[in-house]
Amino acid sequence: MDTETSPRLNYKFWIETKKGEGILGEGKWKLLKAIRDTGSLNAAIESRGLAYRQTWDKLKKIEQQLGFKLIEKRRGGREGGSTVLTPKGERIVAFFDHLYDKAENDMKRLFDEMIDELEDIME
Amino acid sequence: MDTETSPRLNYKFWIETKKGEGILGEGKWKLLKAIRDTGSLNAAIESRGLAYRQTWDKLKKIEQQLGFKLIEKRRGGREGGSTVLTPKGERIVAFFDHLYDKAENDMKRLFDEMIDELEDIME
DNA sequence: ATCAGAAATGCTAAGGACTCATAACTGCGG
DNA sequence: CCGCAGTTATGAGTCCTTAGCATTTCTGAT
Repeated sequence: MDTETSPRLNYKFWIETKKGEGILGEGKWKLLKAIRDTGSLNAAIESRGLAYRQTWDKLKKIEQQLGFKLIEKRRGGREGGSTVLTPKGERIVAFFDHLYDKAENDMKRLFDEMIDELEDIME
Repeated sequence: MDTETSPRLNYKFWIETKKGEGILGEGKWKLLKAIRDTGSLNAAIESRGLAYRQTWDKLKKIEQQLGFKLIEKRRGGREGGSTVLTPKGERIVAFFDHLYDKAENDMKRLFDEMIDELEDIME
């Protein structure tokens, strides 16, 4: 049985510029996966509970920072439009897949090693 | 010599509630260290380039979330006042020291393993 | 030509962050 | 015992970023 207050540890990876300005992390990684899965920016955004306006702006900024396109957007057609990942977009998704996959074991072990010290502090 | 665009990877740890609400991370860890070093909340905040108002509010919120005090503040006296870490505050600092210390090697290795794939994407 | 529905963008409201100002506190020197 | 010093504590206005809504634009398919 858990204590009422049982804080836990978490971690996060992201890509940043040389100056430490964040470019792309977990949020966009998952968004890109949703775009890949749905074929639609709109649907992807809805599925992740995000706002279209800001997400669109953020994606634009990210692509500017990276210097290449992550997604290929098309307007018109029977379905109104569609969005697919560019090859580099696919590779970014794969990159984060690999990164988090490789990190998982280390993180589990690390947190296991540390959790006692933490819970000890929390009582 | 570096390429003009050379993004890098970074990582971060934090303590969160069971529901995933962030409680305390790198920023406050460093602030606590500065408090410990200076003996003054005011001086610590200035040394880290933060704003007193928000920092004070944030610390208050953190202590509420944790259920115990991280710092012991005193007003008055020749020096006007002072702030020191509580024993638990000290232990939180030590905890993050240990956490980042232990993680460093794994992270270095992981990022080394992944950096080629990343730079390959970036060209 | 029309339609459908997603992409794209402008505008306003809301909320949070930042700044400044000022009060409150109290150990210590005199 | 009184006042000083300077830090802690808090209120309030301003600014700025973000959220939310409304509307327009686009174009392949029918």
